[in-house]
Parts: sequence; structure tokens; C-alpha cells
Amino acid sequence: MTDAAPAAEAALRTPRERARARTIEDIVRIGREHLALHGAAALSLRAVARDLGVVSSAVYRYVESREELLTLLLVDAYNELGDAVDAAVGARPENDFTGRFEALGAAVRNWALAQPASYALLFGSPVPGYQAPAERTTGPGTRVVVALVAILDGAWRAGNLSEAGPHAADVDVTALLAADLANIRGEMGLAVPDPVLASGVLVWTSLFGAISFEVFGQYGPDAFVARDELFAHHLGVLARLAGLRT
Amino acid sequence: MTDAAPAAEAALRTPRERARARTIEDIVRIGREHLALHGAAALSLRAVARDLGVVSSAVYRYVESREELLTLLLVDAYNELGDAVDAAVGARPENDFTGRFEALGAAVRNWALAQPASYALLFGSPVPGYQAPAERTTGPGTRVVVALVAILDGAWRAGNLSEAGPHAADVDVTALLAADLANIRGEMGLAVPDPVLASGVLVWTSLFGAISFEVFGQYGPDAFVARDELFAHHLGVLARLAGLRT
DNA sequence: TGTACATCAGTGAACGCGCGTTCACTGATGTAC
DNA sequence: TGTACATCAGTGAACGCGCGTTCACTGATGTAC
Repeated sequence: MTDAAPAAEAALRTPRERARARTIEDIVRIGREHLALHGAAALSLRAVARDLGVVSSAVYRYVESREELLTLLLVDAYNELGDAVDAAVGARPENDFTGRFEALGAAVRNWALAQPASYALLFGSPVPGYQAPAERTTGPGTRVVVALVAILDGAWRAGNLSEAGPHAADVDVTALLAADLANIRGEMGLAVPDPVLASGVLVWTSLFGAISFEVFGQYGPDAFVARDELFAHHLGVLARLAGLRT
Repeated sequence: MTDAAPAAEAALRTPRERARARTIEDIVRIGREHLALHGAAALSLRAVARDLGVVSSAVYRYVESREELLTLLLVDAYNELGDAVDAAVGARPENDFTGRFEALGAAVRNWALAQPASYALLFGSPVPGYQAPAERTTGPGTRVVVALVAILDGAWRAGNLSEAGPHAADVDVTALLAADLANIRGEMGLAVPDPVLASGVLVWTSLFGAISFEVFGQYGPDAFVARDELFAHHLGVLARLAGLRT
């Protein structure tokens, strides 16, 4: 590394800028620790400042308000999850659609179990009094579902998806629902037909339902010892429900 | 009504006891309103006292601590949901298993949409620092799943359930998972075989997954206009996944 | 029926706490010439 | 290379707020005889 690389767009030129970026990273890291320990509702700028080793008002140099810190944490968590999912999916061959689907599901679950508080922030009860700014969270917040429909649409285009899973084939898609699905197909540039898309939405919510039950402790402490196997079974059933061949 | 009915076990004899019971009811009612407005983490005994028209310390005559109020609200919500589900299921003929299943799902969803904050307390992120006392919440907290497996087991015993939904039939149940399922079958006195029971668990979590996505706003504001139809479609697919005939 | 006592609901003051946010300030670090 | 000025990170005090919980107390309501 020399200092003769002035063209790098994203690089931070001055030491001050670098120090500033590092401090913001520290704030986000500490914020995540607090999230994990006390939950989003109890997230406090004063406590973050204490852990940063700085007086409480100093944090306001970096973060406009408690709200903004929550947004930073939200975006950070969405991106960490999105990176984990992309890496897991990308590790499977492009035409192994079932493998990619299972990799996606396992990646979401593993991340959720490792970061339960961040998962709760993204997929649990809304934080009272906090409304995420759509323009900053929509992109990162849709990475998982985008990856999921990419797999299903890819499988469909490759002829590797049943016209509709055997369960879904004979469940009517009403006209109103079909209109929603047509919009989605248009916006995302998809080729999958209605029954597949409708089942795909259910597969999506079901995946998160199974993970939320586990992360939020809904199963109770004793009901399931074999949680990995339970989830693997669920993934297998969901893959078939989506129409993926095995 | 005369005062000549001294034998009624549950009746509250003295006026003081009745007044006390009414005040506790008021506290729970006000607590629920605060839950709905500000979320569980922000639930405050002082605020409840204010709305009750009483000085803050007076609430401690009725409720031991903030923790205990949360427990009261939890049990109250579980029972309200359980009552709604039982009523909806009971309104269908005993042998209309698919109808009962769909009634159960619709009842949970309707209650959740009407009481989003209570739903969040029961099925959303855990409240930081609060651990529900198992001996008071386990009974009410399992009413929905008990009702659900009663439907599936009843359908199975009546010969109205496929050996396993077409999707689930060829997904392996590993030995470890089978052990968990055997325990559950024993504890609940069920007859359904492993593949059906395993799919039933997925149907259970999927139902709540779909409802949570809707209640917690995960679909985004615009993606689905036809939410009733979307949920009806999901219910239909889930019924087939459970093995119910139509 | 009347009196003496016990029970209990509710009061008001106080404890110690943590929070978000603002503001005028001190120094250190960077920049322009 | 050296000086004058601008920028910025961090300080410390303060604002007003709400919280959970305890405690000694006042009266009103109930009970025993």
C-alpha cells in the first residue's frame, strides 16, 4: 500500500475521515452488543457513549438521534444477513436450485440463532415509536426475498420447477390475489405463474415462521431436542411445496 | 339474584372482594390499552395508575410488580385468543376437519389483526428482562396448538387424513426427530404417525409465520392489497400440507 | 342494635435511577497561503 | 518551511422527564361480640 491511490472512490482520504468512519463502526458494534443484551426498546445512546469511553453528548457528533442509531443497526443487520445468505447460496452450483434453496434457509436460520437480538429487530415485533425510513431500509431489507425468488424463478425458467407443487395446484388463486401477483411479477421481472408465486410467498413466510418459533422460544424448552433435524425436515417439505424437485 | 347462594365456589362473597376483583380487571384492561399504544417494553405501572385515577403506589395493593402485570396481560391475552379459537372451531361440525382447521387459522388471524400488540406480546420478540413464569402461562399458552393437533388427530382417527400430504410423504424423518415426535405423541395421547405429525408442526409454525408477517408489516405497505385472499390461499395450501382432504 | 377493633384501599412524599438532547467551551488536528 | 485561521472531536454542566418501589399515614369499610 502506497499513498499513491487517490482515485479510489470509496476510500477515505484524510485521517480524520478514517477516524470518523471507525468511530461510527464502533458505535454500531457497541449498539449491536446492547441490542443483544437488552433489546431494541432499551437501546440507549448514553449507554453506548459509556461503552465507547466518551461523554454522552459526544455521540451526537456521529449520530443524529437514537432513532438514527436504530436505523444504522437495522441496515447493518439486514446487510449482514443478506451477505450470509448470498455467500451460502453462491457456494452451490447455479443449477442446483434445491441445494440453493436449502442453503438459503439454513443461512437465515444460522444467522438468526447466532444473532437473536438482531433477528428480533428485523423480524420480531415492531419497536414502539420507531418507524424505519423506507428509503434507507427497503433495499437491504428485501435481499433475502429477492434471493429466494431468484432461485424459484431460475428453477422455473430452467424447467426444474413443477407447474405447481402437488398441494398448491388445486387451491384457487382469486382474481384480486392474481392482480397482486401480477404486479409483483412485473416489478421483479419474473416468469413464474400464479400458483407457483403464491406458494412461494407461503414458503417465504413459513421459513421465517419456523425460524421465529425457534429463536423466540415458542416451542417451549423441552418439546424438541432435535432442532437441526426438525428444521431440515421443514426445509425439505418447503422445497417440495415450492415445487422444487429433489 | 338473591344473596342466598353461598355455595358458589367461584363467586366473590363480600363487596370488598368484588370491588377488588373489579379493580384488577380495570388494571388489566388499562394495561392492555397501554400495550396497544406503546408496546410491552414501555408498559409502566405509573402510567396505569394515572389512567386508573389513583396514585402510583396504590397499584401495588393489587399487583406485586411490573413483572406480574406483564404476566397477567400474557395470560389474559392467551385466554382471549384461546376462547376465540375454541368458539370458531366449535361452530363447525365435529367431522368437518378441514372447516375446523380453516376456522382456527382465520380466528387466530382475526384476533391478531384486532389486537396486534397483544399478539406481539405472545408471538413476537421476547420482552427483554422478562421471563414468563411457566406454571402460570403454559396452560393458556398451549391452547391453540392443542386445538390444532386435536383437529389433525381427530381427522386421522376418522380416516380423513392422508397418510401424509403428498409433499411430506417422501421427506425423511430422522431417528432423533422421531424420538421427539414419539414423546409428543405420548404426552398428548395422539395417534398420528410421524410424517403427519412432523408436517403438522410445520403447518403450525407456518400459520403463525404468515400471520406475523402481516401483523408486523413484513410484506411492506404495497405488495399485497388482497390480504384476505392471500391468507385464504395460504390456509388452503396448509390444509393440504397437513393432509386434510377438501 | 351498638360499640371496639381489625382490615384494607388509597395518599403523598421520598429514594435513586437512567434517559434524550442542548449548549457554550476547550484543545487538538488539519488547511491555505 | 512557517504562520494564521478554520474545522472538528470531545467535555461538562444542565434541562426536564418518567420510571419502579418503599413507607408511614389517614380514613373508610367490615367483623366480632
